[in-house]
Amino acid sequence: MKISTKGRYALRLMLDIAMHDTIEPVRLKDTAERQNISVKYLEQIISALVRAGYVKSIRGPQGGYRLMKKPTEYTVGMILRQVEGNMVPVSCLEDEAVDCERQEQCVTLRIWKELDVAMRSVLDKYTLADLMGWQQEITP
Amino acid sequence: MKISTKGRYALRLMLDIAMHDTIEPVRLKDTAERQNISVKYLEQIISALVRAGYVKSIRGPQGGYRLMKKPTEYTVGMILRQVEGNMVPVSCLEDEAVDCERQEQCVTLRIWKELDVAMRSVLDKYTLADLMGWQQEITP
DNA sequence: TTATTTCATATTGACATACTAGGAAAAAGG
DNA sequence: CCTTTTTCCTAGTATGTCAATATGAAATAA
Repeated sequence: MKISTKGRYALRLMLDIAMHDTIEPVRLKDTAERQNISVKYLEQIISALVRAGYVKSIRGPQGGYRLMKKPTEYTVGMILRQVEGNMVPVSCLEDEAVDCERQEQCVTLRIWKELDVAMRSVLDKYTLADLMGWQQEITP
Repeated sequence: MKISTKGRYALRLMLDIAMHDTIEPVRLKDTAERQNISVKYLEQIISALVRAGYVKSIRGPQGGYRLMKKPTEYTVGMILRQVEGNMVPVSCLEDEAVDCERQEQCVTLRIWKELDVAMRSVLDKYTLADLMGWQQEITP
């Protein structure tokens, strides 16, 4: 019941890009240094975010990555779901789940559903913009 | 980010014992049949619950298991924590966590903390007694 | 043409998950 | 005492996931 490094790093990566979005796109090399994560691992993580259309890449020298939307438009949940998969607490709640025959009588399912709602309510409440604000409070 | 079968089965196991608590203790053989889980796997799961003092075992013929407390005294979270471990969403929040040097500047930690609170609020709100009530509504 | 960047795919080692297997220990009933 | 039924304990095993590293190709700015 843990969020993987991929998910946690993805959030820090997106925040790092958002915080350093100037005329120049953000290079993974720089993010890697600032966040203390290997470039190679970041490459893997960001590929999912590129595929999702969350960031756009510019190749070659002076290349890098840039956000496609405003920081207010990325919730934490959106980012996690791209790299972690669906983020539901039990597979019974997955869209592709074959519904099991005991589902109607399954009282534990009520718990999992409510847990799912509670998790979403947190993860979809905050956006990158919120994280940016907090970050600026700490390191002005 | 999934609850394992062990956690889910543990909850069904405890509910099954609670629902069939009569003069006779509940045998795993019967639970296994009702819940469609192997006796061997249930044995493993229940050992953690015995160790925690949640159920008491009676060996030999006419043996089985019995709850140590009233169903109202077991929250879902308590049961899950025994078999799944601490149930916090990131290891930074574990009691034994070596606190990382970036903790003070870590804005993502705020998210994880709030996620943890939200999860607890659901998992510690419901007890076995609630589950029993729901079950009885469905199959009177 | 070279250096710098992203892009794509494969490989690795460690660990976790979801079980099954085999037998020992306890105890009730005859 | 003996047999059967139950829990108890340890080990094994197949599969998968995690957390990376490694290798090299493709694009592009200067």
